[in-house]
Amino acid sequence: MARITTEERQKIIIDEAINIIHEGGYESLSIRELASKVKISEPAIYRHFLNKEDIVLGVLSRIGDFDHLLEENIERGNNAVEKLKKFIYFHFNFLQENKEMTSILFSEDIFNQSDILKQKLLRIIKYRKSLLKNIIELGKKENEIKDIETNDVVTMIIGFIRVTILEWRLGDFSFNLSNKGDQTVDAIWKMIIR
Amino acid sequence: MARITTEERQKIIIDEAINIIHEGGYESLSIRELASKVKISEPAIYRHFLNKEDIVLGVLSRIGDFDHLLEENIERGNNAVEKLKKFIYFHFNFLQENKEMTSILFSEDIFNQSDILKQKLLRIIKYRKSLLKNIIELGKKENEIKDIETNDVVTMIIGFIRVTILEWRLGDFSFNLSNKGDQTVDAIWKMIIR
DNA sequence: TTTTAGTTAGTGAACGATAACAAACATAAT
DNA sequence: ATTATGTTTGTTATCGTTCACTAACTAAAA
Repeated sequence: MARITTEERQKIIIDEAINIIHEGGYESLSIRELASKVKISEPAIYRHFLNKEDIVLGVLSRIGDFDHLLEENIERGNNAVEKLKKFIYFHFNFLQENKEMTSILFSEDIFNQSDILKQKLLRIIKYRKSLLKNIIELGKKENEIKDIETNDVVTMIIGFIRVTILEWRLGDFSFNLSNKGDQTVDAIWKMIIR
Repeated sequence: MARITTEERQKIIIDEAINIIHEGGYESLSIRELASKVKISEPAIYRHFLNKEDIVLGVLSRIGDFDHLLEENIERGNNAVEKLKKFIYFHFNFLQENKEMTSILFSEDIFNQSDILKQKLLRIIKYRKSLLKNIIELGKKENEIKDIETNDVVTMIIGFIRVTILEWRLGDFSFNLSNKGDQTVDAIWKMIIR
């Protein structure tokens, strides 16, 4: 019967939910398959989560964990250039080692599901933008970054990262994303440096 | 009974499929709801399409129509700057008038469905990239664009447009996208101009 | 002994798809 | 002009499967 604590089980369930979404997209996430992968019965899932939405909320909270690590990482940079480098490298290195998170980190398929999920997603996006915004404004104070609207720079960088990762995913992760870090930083820097 | 030709019916069905995806995401597209919206019976749908995948293929072919119009539009530009402007304006103006196409034009949720759909989507992305690539290389020949890898400039511009449209959609289309054209062109231009 | 993490069995609703049949239409022979 | 024949576009009824979720019970741990 393999009884373990709710906390442990919840973690396993969410890990497996992320894997399922990674492999077949959000619409392939069913309680049946989830239970089968976790090797417990369907009703046992409901011992640990209220309903499916509750599980998806758990999945989305992993993005919060990512953002937290990202923020810690950025703080170790001493100036805007270093911080921006860390912002980009952290994305690429993390996803190279956690490919299954690509489908989660940039999944807007989920936001159609319910208002609660949509609000959670909006907050996540807003937060990630604010991290970048601070870096760009610091760079402007340091007189390193060109006079372009901060919001536009933020949009550009987030877009660049998104498309790079999307293409990586569509191409079945065939190139090494970590190695793209230098090239990406270089290209972005050329575009915004004063 | 309202009998009409297959061609007309197919168009109506795909229009309605796009609306359903627009309103509830891809996973809300069911043959039942589709039939109900089109006001024919479920089996009648199968008189005009082989199966659900066939319908989605029809939906995706609308992207091809968009890209065709886009290309015609670009050709009317006399130099790289004009062509790039037209590329961006066309996206924004078209989507302002056809909001339901946002969910289609940038829908990667669909690519998980089947290999055929994934291949179709990859070809679409590749084609749209090649359009931009030509513009950027022209701009380099005209000595207007900075020495940044063409691929990186393409990635940046596509990313910028994507994120702008994504935020527009997440914010329930509350701002006027057409009006963002000038600002976007200006920002992108500052980033890549020599 | 009480609480907690599991089970088996089953609910109603929705899914994509099909069989069987009917009415509308097109065409060609009478 | 009318009728016969085949095709196309529709219908109703229903298929098997899967969906999220629950009631009732059981075994393990505290």
